[in-house]
Amino acid sequence: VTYDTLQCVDGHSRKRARSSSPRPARSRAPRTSETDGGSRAERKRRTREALIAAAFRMLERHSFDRLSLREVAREAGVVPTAFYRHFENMDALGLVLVDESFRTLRDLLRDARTGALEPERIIRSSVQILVRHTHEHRQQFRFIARERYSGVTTLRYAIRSEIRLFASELATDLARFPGLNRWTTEDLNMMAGLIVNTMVSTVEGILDAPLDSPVAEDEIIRIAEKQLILVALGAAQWRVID
Amino acid sequence: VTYDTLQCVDGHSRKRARSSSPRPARSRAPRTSETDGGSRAERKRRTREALIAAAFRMLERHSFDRLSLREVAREAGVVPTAFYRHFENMDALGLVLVDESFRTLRDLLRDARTGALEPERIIRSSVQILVRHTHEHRQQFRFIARERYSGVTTLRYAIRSEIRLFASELATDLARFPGLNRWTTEDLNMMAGLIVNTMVSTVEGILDAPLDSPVAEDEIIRIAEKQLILVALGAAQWRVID
DNA sequence: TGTACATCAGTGAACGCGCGTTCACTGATGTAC
DNA sequence: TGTACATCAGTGAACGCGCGTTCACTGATGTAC
Repeated sequence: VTYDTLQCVDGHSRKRARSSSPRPARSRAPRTSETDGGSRAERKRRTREALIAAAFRMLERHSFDRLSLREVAREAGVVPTAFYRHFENMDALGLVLVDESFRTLRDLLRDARTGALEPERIIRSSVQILVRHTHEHRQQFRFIARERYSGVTTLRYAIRSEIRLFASELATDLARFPGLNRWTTEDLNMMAGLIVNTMVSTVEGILDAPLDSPVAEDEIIRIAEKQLILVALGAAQWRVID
Repeated sequence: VTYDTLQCVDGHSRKRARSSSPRPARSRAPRTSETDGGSRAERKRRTREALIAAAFRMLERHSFDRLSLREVAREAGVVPTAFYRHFENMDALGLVLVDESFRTLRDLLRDARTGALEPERIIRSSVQILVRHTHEHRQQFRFIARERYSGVTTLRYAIRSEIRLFASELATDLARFPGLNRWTTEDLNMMAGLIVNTMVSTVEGILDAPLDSPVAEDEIIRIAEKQLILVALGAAQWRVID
């Protein structure tokens, strides 16, 4: 459905256009009481979620910078102006996406905390958890990886500060390990940063690997494990120069 | 200067528009024999470089996905249609930018090769070289960091494969170190990947740090050095499990 | 319980704008004789 | 060396299109009595 038509700024042709072309039926499914129950507030919430989901879906193919308000609204099955009932503008939507994405990232950390304790096994299981979450929340992970260094300043800063927060949570977890409990905060954050970087690049590797190629994914996993083991080995020696 | 005006598709008003408004003077400096010497081929080369430079300049503020052909042409002081004399489309320009950026990145590696030999000193000097190159080629480095995971598939793949190449060159260099010369190729690439990730995130930190705050930059440098030392320490232990 | 009014999520037309691309053109540079 | 013609980098007008945002609106849901 096209809402705009280019016309002469001229009363006659405008009137003609109005009367000559009867409106075509809406192409999306009409709302029925069957598909569309709930209170007004509930339905508003659903539209909001539809906009968020639409944005995430489109972000698999484009950067946020490229998304247009109209595209998102269209994908959500809603008229462009309805967007404004939920978000002030696209930036506001972007910040909500950052929030949602990092909420799922924190779940990952919580999952990982319940893992095994020996250094070698904890790395294996952590990478496993990372891979599982990556597949379960492809859209959120892709969004973070893509926009971390993006051209949209607002998002870049929001993600940067969330990643810093995430890294310092990870640092707190690291501090519980026998060899690391005497480290300075800066050093723990330094190591956490190294781990987070490795995680992010692993995630991107998995997301961009051919979906049907478990071989490529296995290689990415093997390399990630080795990288983390290398870091752990380095950490074990760190006291030497501390 | 506006090239387009919205008009009725109507002979009369079009003719009117043509005759009524005399063309305003070009806003950019007119070409003179003084500023504009050289053969035809030479001047074409200069326009091409102007387009590339314009794109790099604009990429400091936006992602490539967001750049428009017209903006780039405008910034280069050239009419939009002139763009096509040099590049088939924006994607083609993007690939040239990738090329140029990685050429300067290779210079960095060459510079680093002439550094000191003891592990600790080589890290210090490498980071120093990295920081210097980052400042000298801000635009290229920012472009790589930003578009590495970008929404533009063509660029992402081009950059990814260049980074892989870069990492394997680095791996070759690593293989020369006493402790590492018996490592498998995969393990060398694994370690190189870890180092490259650290480099990229260091570069982004430096680029986004307040320009007038040497304190923030010093912290970034200190952390990068520590991360590389950690990796080196891990590498020294790697044989244990090899 | 029923009625009258308020709320407000979503609609659709309209606006002015910048976009990518086409086209016929201009006029300085380059080349052949 | 001079002349006549070819080349081609850059120009400017035009096209149809999608954009963000405004506005007055509609009609189902919610509320007060």
